[in-house]
Amino acid sequence: MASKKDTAAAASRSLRRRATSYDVAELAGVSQSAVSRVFQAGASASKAMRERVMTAADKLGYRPNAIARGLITQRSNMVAVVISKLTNLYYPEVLVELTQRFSEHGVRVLLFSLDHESEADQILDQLLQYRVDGVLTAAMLNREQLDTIGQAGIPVVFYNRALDETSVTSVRCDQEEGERWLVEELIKAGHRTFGIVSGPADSPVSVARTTGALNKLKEHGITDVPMASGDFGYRNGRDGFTEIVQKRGGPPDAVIAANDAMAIGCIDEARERYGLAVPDDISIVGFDGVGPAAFAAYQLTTVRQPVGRMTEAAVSMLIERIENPEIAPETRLFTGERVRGRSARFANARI
Amino acid sequence: MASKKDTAAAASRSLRRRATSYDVAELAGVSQSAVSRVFQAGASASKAMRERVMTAADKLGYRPNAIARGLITQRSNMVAVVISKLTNLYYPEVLVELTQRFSEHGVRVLLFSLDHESEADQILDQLLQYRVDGVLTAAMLNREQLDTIGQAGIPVVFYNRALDETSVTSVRCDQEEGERWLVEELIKAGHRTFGIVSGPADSPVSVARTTGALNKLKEHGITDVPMASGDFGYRNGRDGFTEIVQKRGGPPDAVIAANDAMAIGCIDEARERYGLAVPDDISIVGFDGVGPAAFAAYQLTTVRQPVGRMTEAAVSMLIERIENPEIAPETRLFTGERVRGRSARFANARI
DNA sequence: CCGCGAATTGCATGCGTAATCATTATTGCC
DNA sequence: GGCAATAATGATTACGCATGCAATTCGCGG
Repeated sequence: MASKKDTAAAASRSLRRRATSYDVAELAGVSQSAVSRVFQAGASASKAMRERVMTAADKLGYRPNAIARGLITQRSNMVAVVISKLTNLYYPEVLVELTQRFSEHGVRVLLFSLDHESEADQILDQLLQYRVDGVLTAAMLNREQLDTIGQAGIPVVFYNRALDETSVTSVRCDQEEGERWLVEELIKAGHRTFGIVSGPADSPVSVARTTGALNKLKEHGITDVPMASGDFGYRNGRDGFTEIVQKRGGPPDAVIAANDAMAIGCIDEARERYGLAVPDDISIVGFDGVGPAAFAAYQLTTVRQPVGRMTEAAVSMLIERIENPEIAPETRLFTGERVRGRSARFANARI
Repeated sequence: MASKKDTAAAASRSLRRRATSYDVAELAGVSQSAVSRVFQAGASASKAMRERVMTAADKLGYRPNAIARGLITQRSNMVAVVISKLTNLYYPEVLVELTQRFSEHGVRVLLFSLDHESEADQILDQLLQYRVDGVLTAAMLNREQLDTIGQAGIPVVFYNRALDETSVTSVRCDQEEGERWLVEELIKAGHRTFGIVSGPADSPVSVARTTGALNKLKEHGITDVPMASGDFGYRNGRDGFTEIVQKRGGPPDAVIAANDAMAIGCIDEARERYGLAVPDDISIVGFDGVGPAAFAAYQLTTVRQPVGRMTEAAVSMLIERIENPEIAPETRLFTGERVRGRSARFANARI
């Protein structure tokens, strides 16, 4: 019974109030300033002091309150990561990488996910209230929204988005270049008729990929390209493929999908519904280089985004600008890795 | 030139210091308390006051500082979400759902990801420093770590983990029940020899699934089951399949994989390396019901975790306990959805 | 027209820490 | 050994907000 009472008392005490630096100071018989300094990085404290304080702190289970610290230092050590649709298979990989890399720099990630553009303003309000030190967004923001953040003195890094080239710092994979390579190779291998399954019209990534492909096709005099558009999902790939076949009155030589998930959908639809062999009857290419692209049943020919290098760049660019807000905007452009899979007939010129 | 100067001045001002409630109060000619009350939910303020304050606030671009507010209210309105390996395809889905649901309750998500158990203590320290209101963990915590959080008065909800049944609140999918169903159906359909590709030994989820399967097999007198273990990844599925075949000196009637990603790996290995037809020559089952499980090339027979209901339960359970810490621990157990795909021969008794 | 209760507003204080400044202890050096 | 220079420590204040309490205004019935 005594023990029960004790634990109850302990519980209620700890629930009521957690140890502060004053509690530690009192127990250690030193000033609060001393405690504060012991728990800071580059502060001056004697070895003896350090020990006395740490013993007292351990006894009380004291941990500095990052909230209070943030209030006085004007640094929350948190960044906002804004993502739009995690529904497609690509962003989760990015998210983990980002979290871990930020963590190595002592920065925590406050996660915001929005699926409708309309939520953006609300999200923005939230992240400004939380006084994040920086924003990394893989969702589109308009000029006004960007200005709102800028006026608060918070640096922003765009991930695979860009408002206009020069005024904003961003890390991007060269979508158009990737598509041009895919198209070039397809044409080299003899493909003449094409179809495109694009992403949503309001996705800059999709637009870049689609225009990249269309431009290259035009260079080769191919202008009549039936298109379908989807939402980057597997199901959209299947539906999009059928839409294209119906528009053309038959399957084209090759289908260019705006991402891997839809490319896989196209392959399944081609095989299952139309009995086509991939790549013998039809070539299908994707984009991203996500995990499932490597499944034996698909082995997608695609362009893999260098997630590791891109996230590393994004994190370091943001942290640099948090530490020195004067740094000028910069765009870092990465070239995707060319994956020659087995979902398309390529001229296998291994020189 | 005048305009340039103005914008520069504005920029440096906003960079130097963001508007506080005092600034708004001064501009509106009212007290700081009034401003504070206008920006609170259930505070009393006249309509006239509300308008005066809001006009001034808009003019200054004022937003209440959530950090300072947290300091005084002892509520950060943030929860920590701890995830272990996002490498397998399941957790990303969970993460998005959680973020959105918390967001609906006005709660922000601070994301922590750890890939080695050893990082847990460090992560723990961080989230305690940030005074999160609650913790939702999909990673394993030991008793000591759990106590540390408990002593800080922070409620914890486990997601698909449990220390022991009664002392902790958790939401789980009944892994064993799912495996038993899979095994039962496989046996009904005439399968007699089995192999199991399990997850890592230190993963409670994997252990639950594996023991569930083994127990059911034992009920049917099947005890000699070759096993391989992997890390929940596609590649591990492929390697694991071969390992089993080599241990048995040939493929079994059925392989039970601890998750979908490895099941897909098994299928690919069976087809590509051993020329086996799935499910005619061999049945392969998975667990989770992730997106790729539905790809036409696999159409996995699996148990789908009810992510929507589970995340909803987890969020509401955590929020309840944040608002009332006295609520007793509770485990909510969900039954997986049985997906009869085409990767296994089942007795198609459609009654 | 007065008075009384309810609604509104202002004042003062505290949340837990870092940082400045002043003070004291310690070291190095001739 | 003494003195300057440096390190270590303590007292105090500010960060931006919410909140209890006192003061004020408002509405309204008598």
